[in-house]
Amino acid sequence: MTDLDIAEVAQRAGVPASTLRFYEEKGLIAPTGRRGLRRQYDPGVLERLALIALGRTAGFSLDEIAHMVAPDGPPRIDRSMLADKAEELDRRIRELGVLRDSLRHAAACPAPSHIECPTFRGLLDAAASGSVPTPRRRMPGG
Amino acid sequence: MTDLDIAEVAQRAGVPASTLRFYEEKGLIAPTGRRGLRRQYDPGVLERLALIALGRTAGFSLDEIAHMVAPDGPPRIDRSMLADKAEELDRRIRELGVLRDSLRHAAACPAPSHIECPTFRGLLDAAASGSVPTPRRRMPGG
DNA sequence: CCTTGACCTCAAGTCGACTTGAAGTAGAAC
DNA sequence: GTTCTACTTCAAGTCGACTTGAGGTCAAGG
Repeated sequence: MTDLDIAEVAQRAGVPASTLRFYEEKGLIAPTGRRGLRRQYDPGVLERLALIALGRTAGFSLDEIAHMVAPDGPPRIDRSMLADKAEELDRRIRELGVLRDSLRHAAACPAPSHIECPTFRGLLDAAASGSVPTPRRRMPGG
Repeated sequence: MTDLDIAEVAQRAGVPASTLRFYEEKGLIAPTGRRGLRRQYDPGVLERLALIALGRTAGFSLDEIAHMVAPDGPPRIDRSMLADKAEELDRRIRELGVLRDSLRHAAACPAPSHIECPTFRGLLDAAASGSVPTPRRRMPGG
């Protein structure tokens, strides 16, 4: 068997073993079996873990990911869900772009105090009016 | 006095009153005084709240913001800190851009399963290698 | 055979930013 | 003067994704 020890999976996937147990509890991954008490993993779990990591960085919650990546069988990922997430990312990217530019301006702005800088004030107004949303839940892009 | 009631501040700032009390406890804002038990606020608190909101969307923690926005006196914001945050945002924006494009491709990709799509596999490898970081702490951009 | 130490389980803790709930108070309308 | 109700305090709860700690097990090396 080329089955992997939990420590090896952890090391190769770049996550602590505790995370692997946690993911198992959540139904995201599963060992092929046990040797004594110890979990043995098929190397394919690494790909699954990569997929999970990818889902996380795209802003999916573990619960959402659990729906796409059942521990048995191949991942089934709804393409429209991907498209939706891409849209969401795109919106967030544009917001962040505005924010970045404004921060840059404020950093370089010669006004004695930021409060007196028109750009900064514009930002404040935008923030106050809610057009630049504050991150509530963990989203890719806050 | 044109002082404001907590309810009015809450409504105008678009946050619940509980948040205002919480911010006060954190040293982010302060009422000018009390009428009976009730907090009275200077209208300037709205600007301060806008600044706090802005800081949050830029990815600063409340503790960081507390350092910039002392409840007394004008905000003192380090320009290099702004520049650093802008840089950080910029990096995150680029990462998210790659991710968005890849998601779009995967959504449109004709490969029967995502696992067989080269672009998707490329993403997986990137996620696995850590070049597309998973949001650990709440960052603007995850 | 015995020790070692990596693994195991399960419950509880952490972190940040708030929210919620119970119990109390006081300004204002009647 | 009574009632109404928006406010008050303080402690505890929530959410997501894990981590940590105590106490137990067992395969492998000496």
